[in-house]
Amino acid sequence: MPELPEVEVICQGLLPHLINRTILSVYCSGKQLRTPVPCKEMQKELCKKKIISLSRRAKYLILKTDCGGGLVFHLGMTGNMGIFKTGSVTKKHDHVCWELDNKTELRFNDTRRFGAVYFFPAKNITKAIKQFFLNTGPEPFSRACSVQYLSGQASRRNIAIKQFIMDNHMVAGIGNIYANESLFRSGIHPERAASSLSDKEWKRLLTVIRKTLTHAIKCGGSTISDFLGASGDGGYFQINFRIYGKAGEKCSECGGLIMKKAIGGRASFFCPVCQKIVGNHSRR
DNA sequence: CAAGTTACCTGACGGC
DNA sequence: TGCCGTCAGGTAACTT
Repeated sequence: MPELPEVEVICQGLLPHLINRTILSVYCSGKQLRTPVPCKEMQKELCKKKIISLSRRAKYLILKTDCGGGLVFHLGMTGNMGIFKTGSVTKKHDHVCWELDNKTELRFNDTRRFGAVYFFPAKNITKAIKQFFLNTGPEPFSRACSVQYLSGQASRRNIAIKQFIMDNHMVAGIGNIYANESLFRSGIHPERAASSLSDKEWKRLLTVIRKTLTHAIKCGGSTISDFLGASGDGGYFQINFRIYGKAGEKCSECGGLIMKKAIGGRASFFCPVCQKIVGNHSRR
């Protein structure tokens, strides 16, 4: 579910509720997420520890405590995190709870359990987290994520441009919604070979990706079915969708029919008039 | 090495 | 009413 904007919104929403709070206890449902939940380690290492930072990298959240130990979260497709009053009614699929020292608790809810919670011990945590993200591509807003970098990485890749920008090893944080929206807004067909984009097209695409993600963050993310920010309010970027989920509707630019097709196994939406396949030749 | 396939889960929805 | 197939915002381990 959550792509970069949704994770960023959750991060910003949780931040004031978590900073300088001490963890009193940790509860786990016992259900396995993508990986086993490190319940014992959290209970042993994080109780009575104070949370000193929360940040985002790609679609992950990173929490650090004053003992040096930390956690990394991934929300998978249906994951969400929020702050609730201690002892208040829990929801189905609340899998991990961290009780805090002000009668609140942080809860990790994930229906499909594609999410994950990773524990990082204090020893060498900086190195361990660096290692964890070793194969993660640059943040789309970073200087490292340049036209030169992207076109270089794509130079020998014949996969569809949509699959390429959704590959978090290439660039971090872009999922199915924002890949679809960014390509439509750039006028680039999602099935164009990644290697076939000119530097001019890469520049346009990168600019549009940054603009789209920024706009979505400002809107509080996209709420499709179950995404709610830390405040409990849904985001509203979905009212700005121009292509995602609009198969059979008219293109907002040309009035043509919006098409749907699976690309790399993921639902892809495009306007065949505004997003032409041209120059689809590999430069291998 | 690139690219395609499968697996991990639950729930909502449409067709019959 | 219910059963069944399909689909859903992600990722990584496999195979080809």
